Amino acid sequence: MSESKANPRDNILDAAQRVAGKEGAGNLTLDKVACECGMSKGGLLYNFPNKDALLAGMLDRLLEQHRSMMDSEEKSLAGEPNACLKAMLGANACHEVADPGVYLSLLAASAHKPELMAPVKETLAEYYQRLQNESSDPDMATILWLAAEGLIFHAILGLAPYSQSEKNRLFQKLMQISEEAL
Amino acid sequence: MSESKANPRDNILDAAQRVAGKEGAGNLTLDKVACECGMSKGGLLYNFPNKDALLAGMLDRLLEQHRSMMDSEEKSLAGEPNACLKAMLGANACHEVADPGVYLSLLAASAHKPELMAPVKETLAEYYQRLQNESSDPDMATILWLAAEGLIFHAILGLAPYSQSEKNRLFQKLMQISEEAL
DNA sequence: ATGTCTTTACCGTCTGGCTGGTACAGTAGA
DNA sequence: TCTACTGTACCAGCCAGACGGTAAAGACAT
Repeated sequence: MSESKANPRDNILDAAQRVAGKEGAGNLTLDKVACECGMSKGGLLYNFPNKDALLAGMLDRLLEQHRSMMDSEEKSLAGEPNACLKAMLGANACHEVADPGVYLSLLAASAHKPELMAPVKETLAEYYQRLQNESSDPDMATILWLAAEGLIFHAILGLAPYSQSEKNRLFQKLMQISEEAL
Repeated sequence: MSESKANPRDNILDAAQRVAGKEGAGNLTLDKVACECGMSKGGLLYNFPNKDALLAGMLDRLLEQHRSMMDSEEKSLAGEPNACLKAMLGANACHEVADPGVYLSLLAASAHKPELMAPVKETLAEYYQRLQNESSDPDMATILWLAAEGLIFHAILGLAPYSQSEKNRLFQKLMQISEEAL
């Protein structure tokens, strides 16, 4: 009957993302999130015992989604040279297109309590290490990855001076270079 | 006699930057800033009539510093091909090294009230336009610029998985590519 | 030089609204 | 009846900003 009735945790996480987008990442409050997902504050706090847990949950889901995208991306690239880099670029691109705003949790968490970012930092360190070990030209691979990160950060801060389609073209270009130039 | 007695506005802006670094960009409060620069809240509000003005002041100074760095960088590169790109990369690198933390104002402003970022967006748009018009390979130039931006954003979010010296090497590498590859 | 008047730059307190978090009484389904 | 969850009422702390001082430094007239 109801397809939109995902589990309550995901409903809440989605709502939090929307609030962060509408009000600014630093103005995410429990009341607003509860209201946005049509739930009472009590209900919200039943699912996430406090604000830190909510933010951590957002980051956790982001990381998990990103990782699974990378894995599937990598599987379809099996064996190709620089598969790791290509999968990372692909995951960044897909993830951003599928749900612009997922990355807002980074801003929200970092604004509220930078310590919450530790798992993100670990994940990034792991990716970076793989990039160094599995790329034919590690420096160039790092640069291409950083450019993709730059695209993401411009997007979440609302600073991008290029259109959506130009952004997509730039992602394409990054992938293309990762085939040709190294 | 006293060199550290800059004008009060700059003292306050510096203090605000320090607070943003210590407490997290979203926890910048007027009380903390006043305390950090050894001034009362009343005194602070005399210099900046409200919080928005303080944040806007931080962004304004950031933009101004960045622009002046780009200008001087560009002057010393006069006539070289892709001078614009090189100046942008140089300014990003210098600025970040001179005062890691300048860019925290971006996070603070964006967390508090995204609208404050409008001037930043305009400036970025202008830079991007110049990059398109004055580069021999606009796409590649954009990618190198985005990589530099990625480095900055990793730094302000405390996510960089590479050391300071690796970061410097990456900046070097970016400049090198901007000479060679286009 | 003396007294008054203004301006500048700042101080410290107060307040009302918002926020995170708690307590608890309820309710629907198994 | 037990479990899983909802929703209301409430509180204590924090925050932005308003406001009423005040001390020091001129300005101006006498």
